[in-house]
Amino acid sequence: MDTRHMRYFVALAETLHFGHAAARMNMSQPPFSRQISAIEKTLGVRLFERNSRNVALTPAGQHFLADCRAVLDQFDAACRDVQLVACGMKGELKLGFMMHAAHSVIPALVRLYSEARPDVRLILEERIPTDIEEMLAEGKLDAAVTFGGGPAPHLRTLLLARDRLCLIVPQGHRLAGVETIGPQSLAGERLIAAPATVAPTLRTAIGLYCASGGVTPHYAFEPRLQHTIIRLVQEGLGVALIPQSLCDDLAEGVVSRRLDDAPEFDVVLCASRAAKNPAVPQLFEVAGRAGVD
Amino acid sequence: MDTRHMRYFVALAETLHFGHAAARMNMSQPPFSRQISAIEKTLGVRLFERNSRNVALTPAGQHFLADCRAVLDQFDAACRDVQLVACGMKGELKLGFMMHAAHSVIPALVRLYSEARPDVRLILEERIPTDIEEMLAEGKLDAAVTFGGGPAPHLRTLLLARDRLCLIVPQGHRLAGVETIGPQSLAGERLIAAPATVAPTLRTAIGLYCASGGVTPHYAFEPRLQHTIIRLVQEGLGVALIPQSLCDDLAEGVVSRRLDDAPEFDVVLCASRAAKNPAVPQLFEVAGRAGVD
DNA sequence: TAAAAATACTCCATAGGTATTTTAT
DNA sequence: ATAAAATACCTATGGAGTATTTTTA
Repeated sequence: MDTRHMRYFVALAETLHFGHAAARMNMSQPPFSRQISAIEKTLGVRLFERNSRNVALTPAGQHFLADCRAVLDQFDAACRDVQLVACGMKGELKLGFMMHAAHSVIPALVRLYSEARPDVRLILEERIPTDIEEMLAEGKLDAAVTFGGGPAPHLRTLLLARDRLCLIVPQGHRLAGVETIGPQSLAGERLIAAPATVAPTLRTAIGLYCASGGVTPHYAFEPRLQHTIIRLVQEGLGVALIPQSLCDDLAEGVVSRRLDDAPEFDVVLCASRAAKNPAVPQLFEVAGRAGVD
Repeated sequence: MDTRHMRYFVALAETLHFGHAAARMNMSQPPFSRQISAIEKTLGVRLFERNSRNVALTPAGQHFLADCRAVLDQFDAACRDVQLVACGMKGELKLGFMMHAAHSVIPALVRLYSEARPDVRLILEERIPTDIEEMLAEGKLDAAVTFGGGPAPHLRTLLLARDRLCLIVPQGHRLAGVETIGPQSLAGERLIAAPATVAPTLRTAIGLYCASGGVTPHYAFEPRLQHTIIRLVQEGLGVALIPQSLCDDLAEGVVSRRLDDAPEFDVVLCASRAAKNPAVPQLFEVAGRAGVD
């Protein structure tokens, strides 16, 4: 018993005429008749009441017809879908992103890609940059939006946006009113920043910026999440250097200030070059078409 | 592409080893390898990443595996179910019954049969006896519970119960208190009965009963439904002879009385001998095992 | 009698077997 | 060096074709 047999059965059930059904199957009547008999024999069930003048479905045949149609539809869909998956038109794509990308490039990227590939289920995973790197390497993510800049030979990357650091201080802080803020301005300040194990790119940028003014940074707190950093600044526990894109709608009591020669960094889309998910190249294509903004 | 190929694919996807998968399919490795290649070639999709040391599913293969399992399950279920339908263990059974059977034998019969054949969907059709006869002949009903007694060479019948006619009168009617009621007692009464076109068995029995007392019946109203008849008696519009089984819980204002030599009739399960629904014989079997009550 | 399903037989495409080679660790 | 997948070649099952017979309205 096979799908071909089911197709023969459905053809006969729909035409109720051996000759016509055989023609529909592009074959002659005798082998077609034999196949129908063979089906009935292997199933052990009479599917048609027939003589040389009439062909009719038995109740069992009626039931089987509905089942066969469902099976054949599902079978054909499976064969079609696997091709769509293979060319990235269907399937799943696990996209990681660091939290601050949610405020900048992720919304537009997700919208664009979902419109271009509506049958690919986008699974979004918000993680800290170091975890993203690890998950990409392990294949637990197909692609990710994170900081660029580091040497990444095993990664394919695409620049999505450039961002810069920006200072946030509590309302009423001595720096809240100062015109020009440079690295020297940070001398003596209690800094709040994510640890190097979480966001090495930011941390390095902050360190280099301080060093460029001859300042040795004093880290008062080192929370993992940028939201937490902002919250601590709000409480007056220190100042912080955070991505510009997070400064747009700050909470009450927090003030953002531009920095002179603010460190800049790339936000990139990246994926392991070893990644085999065929949806990945298309994500790069869509992201590339959209252009850097 | 066929279900056999899908089984090969699933075997390899589950073992990730050509030799073991081939063994599971009761064949040797070389033709098995060739089949896998053939599948990939016809689909135009690489399903496995492999070398002489490792076998792994591609993302397309992952997706295809889930689809194949679903297809194969449905395929196997279809082949199994058609056999169950053919032996009456599954499917549908359209059972007609005249209204008054709902008060006597139908509940027990339906319960017994549903317990014996839980996978057969019982479709109950309540109809007047003449319609039941017609629908049985046309094959619109597989079986029915109706009056027996008539000559029915094309029907297979099984006696389910015997019933008798019984008089109902409005409260306060002159016959409400009379001890012995015979056919003569009906002289001059306005009778209410279903027309012969609806329930010939009952109608004939009523006519014969009156005639046995030399009474010519006067039919005041001829509604189609027994419920309507009872309602009209309740309104004082006449008296009626109805099946005993309908007299158990009469509405307020209606009184039932036994009849001397009350006409009796059979309630039978019947089905066309030409009926091909394999569930029918089993219905008779269940009904027979339950016995006549 | 005629239309259509079943049977008889022939042929070939393809699934499967055995022996062997290639490949990667 | 070895385990395992790929390749080469052979065999045979069974699906399809043509010619014919049987059946029934």
